[in-house]
Amino acid sequence: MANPSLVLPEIEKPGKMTIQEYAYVRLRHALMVGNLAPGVPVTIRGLAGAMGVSPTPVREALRRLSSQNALSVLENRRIVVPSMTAKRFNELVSLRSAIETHAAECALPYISEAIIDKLVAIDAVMDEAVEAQDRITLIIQNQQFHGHIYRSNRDQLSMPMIESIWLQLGPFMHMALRHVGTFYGVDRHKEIIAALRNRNLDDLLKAIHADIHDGVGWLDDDALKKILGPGEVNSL
Amino acid sequence: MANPSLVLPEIEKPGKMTIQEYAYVRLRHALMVGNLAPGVPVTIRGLAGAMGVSPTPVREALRRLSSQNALSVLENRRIVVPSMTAKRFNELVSLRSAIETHAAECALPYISEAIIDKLVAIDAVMDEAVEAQDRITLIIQNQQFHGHIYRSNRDQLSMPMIESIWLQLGPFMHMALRHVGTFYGVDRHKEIIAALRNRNLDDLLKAIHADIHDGVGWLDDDALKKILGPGEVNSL
DNA sequence: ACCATTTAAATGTGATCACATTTAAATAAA
DNA sequence: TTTATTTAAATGTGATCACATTTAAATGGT
Repeated sequence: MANPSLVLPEIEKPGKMTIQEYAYVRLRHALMVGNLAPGVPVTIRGLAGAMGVSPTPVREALRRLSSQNALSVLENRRIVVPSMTAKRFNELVSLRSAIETHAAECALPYISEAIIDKLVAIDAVMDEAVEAQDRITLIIQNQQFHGHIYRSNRDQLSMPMIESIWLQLGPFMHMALRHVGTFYGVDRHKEIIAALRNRNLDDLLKAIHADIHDGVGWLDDDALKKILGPGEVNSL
Repeated sequence: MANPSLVLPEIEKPGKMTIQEYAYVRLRHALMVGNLAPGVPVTIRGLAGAMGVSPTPVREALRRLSSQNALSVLENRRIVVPSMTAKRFNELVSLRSAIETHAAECALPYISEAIIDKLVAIDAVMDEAVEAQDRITLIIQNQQFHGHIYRSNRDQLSMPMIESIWLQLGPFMHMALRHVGTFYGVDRHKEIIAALRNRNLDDLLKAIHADIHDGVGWLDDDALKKILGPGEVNSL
């Protein structure tokens, strides 16, 4: 086998789904949950072999992911998982905050009680995941939580960009999984829900901003510095 | 020929460039300058024929564009240029403003005199283009102007998202080309340059916001309503 | 042992073909 | 003329192959 170390989490493939789409969602999921470390090379034949499909659909999936900046294409035309730096990490968090606060503002008028109930349910699942130290569930459900807010505006155009950022942050979680200390000192999601209940825009934006920036707190500052090197980690 | 109406602006292809990349940039350019109208179907074989290449690289180019939301994939798996609505248009402009102001803020510390000089030069080219009613040059140079600001921060991550928005706005320009009244009542670019000179963040953000929103003024309000139908055009 | 050169393997790219599904056209029935 | 039904064309999808380039391994000389 070309790249024996390359194992992707299994995913069920609905019969209707094209192989190209399957390759995309499977690789996407692997990136999202931090299954592929920054810097790892991703070859067409390697993936095709790992998933038991031909190279053609894999190539299309790779084009999609690299167009979303989830993968980067080198000058050699080789494809790798982008590597993380402190600078890039901070830019990512800052950009995420800018777009998600905008998305939240556009979504607020569409927030219903049903949506809030759903958010409460998701938050409960997350609390259980914290207890069980189930980090993958935590990542997925956190994205569900945020996405459920923004998508309540059905004409939302920012969601694809937000997902692009999550995808770029994903591989870094791989490292986070090993350096995590405490989870969520303060639960910002509770604050977000409260702001939504009160239809208070200012509080909502502040809570989301805080959630995203402390949410760096998947790992504490020490861990961040340990991983990314000293300096400028919290220089926003 | 499958789709005789499909003609793309010619583009020179550097020998080093892959065919897939060539198909991408050529189709991208066509979308950017409004050469493809909203709703137009885009077939693989049609494009391959129009560009004299095989279907394979075209498919990859289409995946890239659809991943950037420049094209939309229907349930039939057919691909079309997304259609525009007043709601979508407003969301697009609003999102563009949110991201570009953020990008400008991140770029401000990196603005040098050389960059400002370049912006002045681009602006001069645009003035000529206004005089000559050369709308395509105007579109391209306007993007150059904005892009040159944001890219001065070399670690910029928002540029791909901004380009995605430009790409989504592009096809609408096709219609704009026929309904345009006056160009640029007030030249916001001059204000942007002034703010950059003074390193004044507030003025910069206000000028960019204004530029993007009046810049709707590629067409005046009447034209916008005529094209998109009545109501909610300026409901931001 | 170390480094340059050569050889082999791996990789991205693009064209072609076969197949299933969908869309459009043509034909037949009312 | 209009509406079903049938037939043909068009389209997306995925596998395979050949080719050029790049990367890794092997070889040979110092």
